Amino acid sequence: MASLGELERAVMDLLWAGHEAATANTLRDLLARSTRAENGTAGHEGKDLAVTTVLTVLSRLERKGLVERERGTRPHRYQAVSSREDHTAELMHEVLGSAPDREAVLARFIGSVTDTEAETLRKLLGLS
Amino acid sequence: MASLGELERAVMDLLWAGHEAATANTLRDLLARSTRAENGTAGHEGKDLAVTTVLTVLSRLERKGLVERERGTRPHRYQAVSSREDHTAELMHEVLGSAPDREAVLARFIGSVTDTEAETLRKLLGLS
DNA sequence: AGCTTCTTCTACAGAGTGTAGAACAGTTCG
DNA sequence: CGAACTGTTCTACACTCTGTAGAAGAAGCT
Repeated sequence: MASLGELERAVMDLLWAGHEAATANTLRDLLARSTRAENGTAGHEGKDLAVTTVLTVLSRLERKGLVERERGTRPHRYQAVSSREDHTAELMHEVLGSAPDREAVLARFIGSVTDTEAETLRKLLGLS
Repeated sequence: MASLGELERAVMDLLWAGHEAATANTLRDLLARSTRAENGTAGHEGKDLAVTTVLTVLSRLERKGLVERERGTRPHRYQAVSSREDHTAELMHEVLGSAPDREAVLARFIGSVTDTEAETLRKLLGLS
């Protein structure tokens, strides 16, 4: 129930980045801008999406429970239901839970974590 | 690059469960059996798949790099490239890496891990 | 009421997956 | 060797998901 398409992902990234609730139009502009930023120099034709496209994607994200919209204001405003960190952590749990032997998975997982991350984990686990 | 369909998943589960390399036919039988086991009592019609179906799925899994086949033996034998634990741990890393602030994600992740798991982690990290 | 701005509906093309027949290849037995 | 069998590869089709957007409907502004 988790995977996102490329555009869906891009929209979520924007919603997660600027924490404010945004309108479809704003998002459309931001998407155009970031696409332009990606391929080189300037003046590129830049892939401007139709607003309806963005709205469709937002609806789908809402259906998936990742996005919430204020229906009161006239241009509806959309925002992520949970922070990117929460969402990602939840996903990790989902993945972890997909294997019968969770402890064994954790062992492998820890085995290939960076030193900094290991340190973070020690701190987090040391308390409690 | 990760997500599996339902049948693909079922096949991987079988390959991961019985560690031996298996033929398409064997897998077909195992699949029939486990489907039968799922819905209630007995005698159910049990969803026997065609062997070609299983073979198609195996090819796709091979293309995805999850399965390896011995082409030498006449009925080809298939086996998982990596253990379920390794695979799952790798997936977890992929998910973790999809967020910019990995440390923050780890914090949330640890926050909702079971006590037993926390204990395992402490051991693995050399606390306690 | 008429124009403008948003939103919802409907549609379609392309990828991924489940499902399997048809065609082709390698073994085996008479 | 050639027929019968067993196994593999090709081709195909239906369904779902995603990207993409026009057409049609609803709301607000003057």
